Amino acid sequence: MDYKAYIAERIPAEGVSKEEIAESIAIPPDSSMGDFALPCFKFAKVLRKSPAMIAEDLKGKYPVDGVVSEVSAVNGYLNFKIDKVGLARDVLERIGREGEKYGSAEIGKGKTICLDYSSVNIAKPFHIGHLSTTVLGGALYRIFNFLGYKAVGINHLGDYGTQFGKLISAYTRWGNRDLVEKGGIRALNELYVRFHREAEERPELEDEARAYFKKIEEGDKECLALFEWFKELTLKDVNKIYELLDIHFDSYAGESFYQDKMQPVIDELKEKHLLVESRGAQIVDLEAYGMSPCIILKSDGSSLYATRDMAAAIYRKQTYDFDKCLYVVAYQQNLHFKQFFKVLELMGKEWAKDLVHVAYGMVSLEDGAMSTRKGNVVFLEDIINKCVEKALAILVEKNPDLENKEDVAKKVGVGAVVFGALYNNKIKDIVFSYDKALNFDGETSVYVQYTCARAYSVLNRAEGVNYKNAPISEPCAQEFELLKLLADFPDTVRAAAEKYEPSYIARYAVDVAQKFNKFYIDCKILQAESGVKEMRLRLTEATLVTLKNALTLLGIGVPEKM
RNA sequence: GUUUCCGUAGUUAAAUGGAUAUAACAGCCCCCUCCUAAGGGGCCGUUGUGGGUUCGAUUCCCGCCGGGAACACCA
Repeated sequence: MDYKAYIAERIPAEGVSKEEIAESIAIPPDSSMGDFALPCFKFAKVLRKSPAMIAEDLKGKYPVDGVVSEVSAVNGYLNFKIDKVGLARDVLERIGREGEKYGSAEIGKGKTICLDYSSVNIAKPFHIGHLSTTVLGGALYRIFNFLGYKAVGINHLGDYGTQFGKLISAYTRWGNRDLVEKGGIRALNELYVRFHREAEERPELEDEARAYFKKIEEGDKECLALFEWFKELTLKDVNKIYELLDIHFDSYAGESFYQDKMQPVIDELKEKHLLVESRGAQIVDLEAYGMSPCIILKSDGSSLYATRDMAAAIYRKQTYDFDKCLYVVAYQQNLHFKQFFKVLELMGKEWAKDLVHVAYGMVSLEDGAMSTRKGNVVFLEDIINKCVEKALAILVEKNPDLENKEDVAKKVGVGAVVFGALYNNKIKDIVFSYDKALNFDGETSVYVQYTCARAYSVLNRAEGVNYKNAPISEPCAQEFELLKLLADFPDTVRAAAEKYEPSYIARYAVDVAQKFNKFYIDCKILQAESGVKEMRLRLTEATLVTLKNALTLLGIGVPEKM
């Protein structure tokens, strides 16, 4: 039930539209004031009355019924109290009916949304710098699907460029088959780091790398075979992480995929007289838009990533006919996206407005920035392992009889890593520290999972009690606070999608867990008198369903016991 | 230098322009004869600064201070 719309519909204000009223309706800071409130200040001018008088006037005219039980006017606010039993019935029946679909919607029906995320580089191990894009993208993918969209997950592989020449050069000089087979991607990474170290003293190595890259482009069999092998190794390594994080892709079309799709873009740019020569390079001048030029072709005639990204955008529009195409990429690349979005717009692609750069903050280490080239990175696999180990140690201590400790520890440990990356507004920079990552207290996924385990425990103990359709009675304060919050879940999911902010859902989950724990401590569930007990069990189950749905959207598992 | 993002408690953060700015962490103090103590309760604030718009500003606009990022052939 949409209470805001219901209330707005019944407010007899002349000269102000229902929509405007519905939009103005807010939730008071303290629930003792009311459950909803209409600030009357902005209507003062139109109605030529003081806000207090408007509120007082509307209070007298508002028809109190079984939905809104009380109306009051305080300091220019018109406050509404919702009938508690009605709301409780509404929420509990709806969650009981919808179950794991609670919070979903069909607003995206028939619409496709492309999401470009994770986009790993071949031959580089998965480190914390890749975590944000991966889990943000993964969460948005699930959220949009949940809202009825057809989400297309795209891993735009970084599988093209001179770094592969560098890698082949390093491998030929210092590596061998055995070393890489045993050491996997980390061995490759060490070769890459060594190349940059040695190239500082011997710049001629850079020329060698360029030569190797040229050979790849020309289709040299040996070089191509090496390159394909490196690609295979990388995907194998990265898929382990994706499996842990429950991340999926519908396409792995990366940079090399677009090699033969750039010429038409260049031709079109020429045809539309957008391409100009400058300092030997072919550019699109964006000075009129306050941006530096977008370079399309280098002075040696080769393409750049803007060219590839444009080819990719055009390909995606043709292939998927998206309603939106999101790029989950760090804010460092703000200018790049602004540039090539603008160029596509200048080319007359009306859908350029549907391209969205979902920018997020940077990750750094306590001792400074990360650098793959310098080898100063923290591997994601190491972090996950440490979190899972710690979770397991705690489980062994607290719950020694639990059978599937490894499974539970995995859910808890992985959840902590994912949640840490999703809890704050995505634009915030993150300084990674093991202390923080390994903190399982307070506003964390572990807290939410623990709350779920409590709920499970109560429900399991209630076996034999028939509570599913138990009658609803007047909820107490703690129950009512929890019920109101549960009712808010569908709106929260929608807001998360609209703002591309999975953190809304993460914070919501913590909020629900806090309210449930207050209820759990203050109100006995199983010891409550008959009648009250059944309703509390329904509320417990509804809370569990909602929390599970929230955590699932974020990609976090929910153990029954911990 | 230009553009852009950020600045809230000791720390990390929350807050569609709304009422008394919310949590968590760290610290100190309580609570397991009672549904999982990975929990609950209690103690701590000049929203960087100066203006402006507004009935009302953490939020919008301008200046300043401090920090991050980007700014021509890397992605």
